[in-house]
Amino acid sequence: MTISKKSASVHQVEPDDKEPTSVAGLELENRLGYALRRAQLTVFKHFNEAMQAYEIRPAQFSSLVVIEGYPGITQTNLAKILDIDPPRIVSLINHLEERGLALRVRCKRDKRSHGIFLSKKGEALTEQLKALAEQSDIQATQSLSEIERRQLLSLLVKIYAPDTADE
Amino acid sequence: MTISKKSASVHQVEPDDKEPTSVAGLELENRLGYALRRAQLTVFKHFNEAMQAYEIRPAQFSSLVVIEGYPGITQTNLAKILDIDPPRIVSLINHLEERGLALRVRCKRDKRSHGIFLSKKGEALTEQLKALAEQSDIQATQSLSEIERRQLLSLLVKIYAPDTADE
DNA sequence: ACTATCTAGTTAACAACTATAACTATATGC
DNA sequence: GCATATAGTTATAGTTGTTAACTAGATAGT
Repeated sequence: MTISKKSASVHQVEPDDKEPTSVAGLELENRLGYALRRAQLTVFKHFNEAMQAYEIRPAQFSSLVVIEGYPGITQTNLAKILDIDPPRIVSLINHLEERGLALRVRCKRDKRSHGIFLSKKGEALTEQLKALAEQSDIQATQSLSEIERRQLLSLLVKIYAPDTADE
Repeated sequence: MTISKKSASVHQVEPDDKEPTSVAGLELENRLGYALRRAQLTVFKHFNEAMQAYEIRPAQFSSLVVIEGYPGITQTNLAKILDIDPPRIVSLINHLEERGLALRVRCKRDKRSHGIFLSKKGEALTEQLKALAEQSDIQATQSLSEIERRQLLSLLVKIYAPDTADE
């Protein structure tokens, strides 16, 4: 089936019958955006497989963990923390509420805002999911040592939250 | 405006009036998928700003660089390399062709397939964009040293292409 | 109290991206 | 020459991300 191994030759004028299979050697290999996206897709694929049985998507998982950590958080604050637009939060919480994992509590002092809490069921599930997510991370990064994994994590935090990166 | 600094207290039954602003301290901070996504969004934001004047989106940039490296590559192979579905390649190449940056050449041996080439204009633009992308990467990761940036890149390659990671 | 302005949440509309199925034209193997 | 496979394309639908606009309640000034 495979016709030939890739050769490094370049600058030809005829359609190419070789089968290059990676970006190795191209400038693309040095671009952080590209590498981040590809790595993210890899890790997300594992995550989604792990969560498939629970029908939990990445944004839902993140929300559950944040609500668990900040019970009574308002939707606005949740949106800020996760850097998600407020309209997206609405359907996210709707979904969690429909499944009986979270609930909105109208705030007495400011009747416009809702505090979000996990139900007992939501708390229990979140505990499970956190363990699952950790396993998924490890599986997705088999090619990394534990030290490298931690290194990677700390470099990533420096990028997306340079202020909070362990000082 | 700001009401109060976040306190670490948790497990309350009333809506929270504190304003947590990050995932610091939460389990989420240790999840690779989350960190990768947030970091990717950060880097992409810079990239998109840099490319805005040229109306080039990330996938288009990647395509240009791969076509430059493998002139005459078929759409199928381009799809494989970038891990994009074939239908998506079609509109991508259409767009590049409409802008006079790339062109399809029907392959003589296999009249089903097209070799894709950059036009002179496409080549010139790609050179410009590559330099721009590098600058954008650096700007997006000001909080990293050059060594850390290279470290990060190599860790990411290990994840998404464990076989080709510099052996 | 009365009005204007602000904010939290929501709804709706829309663009962008992803994934799938099906169609065409060639090509290949028996 | 017939059945099957492949490259590219088109069409379609589901998901996400983005923006604008609406409602209910809050706040400040007069």
